[in-house]
Amino acid sequence: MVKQLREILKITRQNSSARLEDVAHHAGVSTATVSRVLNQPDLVRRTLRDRVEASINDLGYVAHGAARALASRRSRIIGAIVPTIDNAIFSSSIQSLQKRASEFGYTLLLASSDYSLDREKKECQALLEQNIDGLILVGEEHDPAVFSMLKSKQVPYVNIWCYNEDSEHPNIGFDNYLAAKQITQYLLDLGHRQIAMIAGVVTENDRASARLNAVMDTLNDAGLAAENDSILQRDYQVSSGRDAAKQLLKLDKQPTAIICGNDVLALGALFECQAQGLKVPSDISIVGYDGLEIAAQVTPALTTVVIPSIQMGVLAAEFLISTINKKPIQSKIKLEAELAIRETTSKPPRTN
Amino acid sequence: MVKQLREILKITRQNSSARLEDVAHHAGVSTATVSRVLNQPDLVRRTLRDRVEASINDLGYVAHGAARALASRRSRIIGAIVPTIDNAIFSSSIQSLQKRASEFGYTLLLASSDYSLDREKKECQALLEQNIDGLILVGEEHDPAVFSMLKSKQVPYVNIWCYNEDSEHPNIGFDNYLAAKQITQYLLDLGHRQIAMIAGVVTENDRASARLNAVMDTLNDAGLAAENDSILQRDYQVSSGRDAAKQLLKLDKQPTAIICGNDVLALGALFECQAQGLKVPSDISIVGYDGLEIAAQVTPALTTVVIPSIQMGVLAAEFLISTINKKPIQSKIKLEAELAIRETTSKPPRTN
DNA sequence: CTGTTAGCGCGTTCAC
DNA sequence: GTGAACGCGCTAACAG
Repeated sequence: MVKQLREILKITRQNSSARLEDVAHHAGVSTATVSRVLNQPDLVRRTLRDRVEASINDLGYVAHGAARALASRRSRIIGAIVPTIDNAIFSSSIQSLQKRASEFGYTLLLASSDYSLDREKKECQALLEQNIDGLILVGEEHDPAVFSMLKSKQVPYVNIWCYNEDSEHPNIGFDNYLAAKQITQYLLDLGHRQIAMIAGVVTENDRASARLNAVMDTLNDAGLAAENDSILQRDYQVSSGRDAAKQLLKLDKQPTAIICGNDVLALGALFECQAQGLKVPSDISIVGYDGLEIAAQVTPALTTVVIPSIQMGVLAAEFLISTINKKPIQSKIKLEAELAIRETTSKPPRTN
Repeated sequence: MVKQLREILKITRQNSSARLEDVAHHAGVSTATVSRVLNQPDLVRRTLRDRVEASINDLGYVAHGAARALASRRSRIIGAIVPTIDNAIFSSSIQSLQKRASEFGYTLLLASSDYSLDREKKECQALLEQNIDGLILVGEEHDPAVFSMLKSKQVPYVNIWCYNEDSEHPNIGFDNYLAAKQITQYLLDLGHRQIAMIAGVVTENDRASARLNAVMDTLNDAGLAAENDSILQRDYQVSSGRDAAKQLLKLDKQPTAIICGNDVLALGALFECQAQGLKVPSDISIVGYDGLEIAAQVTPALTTVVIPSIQMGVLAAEFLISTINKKPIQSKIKLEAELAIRETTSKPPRTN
């Protein structure tokens, strides 16, 4: 009624932009035809299609996603919740995820949990309210409510940054525990016996926990009781790494090697050692975890575990979009995290 | 008709989740009341409100954003297009932006342009199709089509990372040129005369251009003709900084100071100098730009320009949300970028 | 304060 | 191959 009035009176809809119907009028076809050229161009005769496309251009028509989502029950949006965006290793994953999704015509709705499962749950609900077609989660530990919401909304999801073939949830990632074990063993093999660790904060963080546990287990297996004051936990900041290293260097039994839960902490430890005039690796060895670009470039180059951050983003996007389109796809993908032996590790100093 | 059938036959909508109408039935009220409880709770009597809220909980109701957006003409989504997410300084801005937006009940649709204005335009269109309520852009140089689309859709936007009081567009940022000028002058004042630069890639990047121009202008004003082979451009990677520094150190007239367009390049330069056994700053001074956390922690600590990345994210979110809600708010905010004099700068070596 | 109802803009049967 | 018409789930007048 109102709509007719508007047209009869030729009240141009100056306030709002062109709709599908406007394009249809302009091209002298029905809205159905315009919709087809947009979504299933093959079903429309060439000449008509060209005419419609011209009108779309002329009017500067931009589809109305909400209306489209309402009618088609697909939003073309995928969501991702990461602990924090402000962390180089996640942002590299996010970047690749976003680019890959964009190639498929999907946009990325991004949220962060601040390493809190409760916030993660809330952000999940917020994303679900925006009718995301799929969701990417980091790690395998989540509030049960997250999974039940996802299930009742029938939204496909995938856990990245972890690999667990026994999980009931799709996951794309690597074995956090194994790689940490390997790098610890490497230090042991070099002859280190005084090994300290600066772990990431393990609270509600299964990746940090796995890394810490792996180190502890490996040390224990080697008959080295890990002492409390040589195992520290710090948040993800270079300054925290420095601070922790400072504390470790004051210990009576100074460590000959420091294992860090991530590269940022490792860089902090390295800088602190350098500031104190210690030679790395001849005085002390340092290893990180993540494989940031800078880790390979710092002097001396950091020995670390390189994780497939970019690949996880790409594969997660592909998994979700395939699943959304009901195309079968492998729901568990194991990627490799590789030990990169560089210049911050060597045999322990003789004096020990 | 179909809807009535479904209800008459008591076919439970098991495939889909609860709708507003289901909640209304469950609570024995009209859909309008439920909608009010959700959007303007004050308008509903206490007892009724409680009843409705209980039903919402019982049914696990989650609002349908697309439907809400269609009816209310508000999506509660704001968009942002950054050159790349995978860049610590942007991700810190994005993180603060996302958090602030989330506090207001808004979610963040994120896209990246890869430093291409053409891609930026395409991503802008994609975001507009998702009916974003506001958009954040980095820099002041954009395809005219971006602004015209924004205008025709009446979507508020703001340019961050730049400040220009004469711009016709809202902007929140700092003066890229000025700070670069200051840091160059600082080096000049220390006595440096052989000053090289490793700039960021300036193509379609007004921030990198401004920084480069500021350095060149300042050097020229000081009577130092900037030579071509001491001004390099490199992409945003530590390895590129190393590579460029390597090249500069081979020059006949070795620079006594290197100005870098950003901290990542500066760290690369620093690491290369260290690898070559040069003492920083006694042999050579290095300055960066951005103020990454690591710049303050590296040994020696990097002299740089600290830019208000977090603040820009927060203020941009606030600006957009105020504007969306038709609350007047200052559309140009000048923030300060501060010179942080640290340990990578000193007088040039005497031998020169 | 609460209910009724008419669209929001589009995709999608179903006839033609 | 194309058009008409319905309804996706919700908000926003407007009554009452």
